[in-house]
Amino acid sequence: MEAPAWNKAELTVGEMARRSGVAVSALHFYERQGLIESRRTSGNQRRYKRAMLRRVALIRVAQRVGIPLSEIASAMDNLPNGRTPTREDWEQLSMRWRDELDERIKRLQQLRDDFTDCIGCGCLSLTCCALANTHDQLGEHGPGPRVLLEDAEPSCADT
Amino acid sequence: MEAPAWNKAELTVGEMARRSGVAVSALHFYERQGLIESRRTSGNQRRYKRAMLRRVALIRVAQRVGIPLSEIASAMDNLPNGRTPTREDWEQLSMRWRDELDERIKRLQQLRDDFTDCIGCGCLSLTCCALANTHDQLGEHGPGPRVLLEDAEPSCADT
DNA sequence: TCTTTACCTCAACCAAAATTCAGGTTCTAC
DNA sequence: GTAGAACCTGAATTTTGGTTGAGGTAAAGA
Repeated sequence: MEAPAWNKAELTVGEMARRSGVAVSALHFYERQGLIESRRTSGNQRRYKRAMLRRVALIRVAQRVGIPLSEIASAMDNLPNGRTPTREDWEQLSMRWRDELDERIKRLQQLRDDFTDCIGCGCLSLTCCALANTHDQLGEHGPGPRVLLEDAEPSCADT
Repeated sequence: MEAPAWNKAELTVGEMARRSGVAVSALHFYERQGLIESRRTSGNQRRYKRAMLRRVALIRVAQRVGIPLSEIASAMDNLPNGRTPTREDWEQLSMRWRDELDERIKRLQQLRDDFTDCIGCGCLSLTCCALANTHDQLGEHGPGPRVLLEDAEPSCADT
């Protein structure tokens, strides 16, 4: 009888997909992007070391934090001591990403506070409403507003 | 002498762009998506009511919260009392979006807590690590992991 | 009037993160 | 030994939120 999946030394791409919750096509994609690696069997099929499973987990976590794949890749590339990520390496990455996450949370909280302030006023004035006036150029996707208001409005009520 | 920009009844697209901080091309785009409207002059140029300025502001704010344009559009379409958004309408939307924002913040905070817990352990086990096991299927972009772990790993240390 | 700036449309393109599809190979099981 | 599942590659397609460019019209100022 064959060893149970959790005990195999190597995993097929399908097993990786099932166990990581990531589609096979995504695993192919990650490999093309250099995020994970595999050896090939004589029949050209992928075989993954179990460690790759953890790596995929880390990738998904980083993505949830909002790190783009390219950054994840370069973070992984910059792992010290030649390519075999130790537990300390994971910790380093985790701490860095947690800090980024903290930043994101802070920005969103600021935004929410502005919302709360604004709801009573409802003005959304481009010149006096904190909500409309982006303190932070987060630029989550695409180049955001340029904020180049030249002529000011006379008052909040005018808007 | 012409009236100052802040006092005009209607704005050209360029004025809208300058005052809202959004590129002209983006305004065109929003209009194609049905997010804003304009009348046309005899020469086929856009003229916006001042209210559109506030609307653009609301769009940008909603985007910062993470609401996709399509949802913003449908929220605007569903405004009650026939298409002229009152201050109450804005408040309604603001409150809804603030709630969504709250949700997002909570999810991120949960994630950060998991990070903090995990950094000491560093395991990222797919079965026992809170970090790797996505509580929330946030699906921020693209269809996320399916989370369909069939065969369990025996222990955390095994991963 | 003439020049410059602003505006128009339509089409093509960009980036990220994948998915889907076509056409073919390899394993596994009965 | 053959069916069917799983795998392979490469190219095309998807979605979101726009930008860029070409080719042409409109309006404003000296």
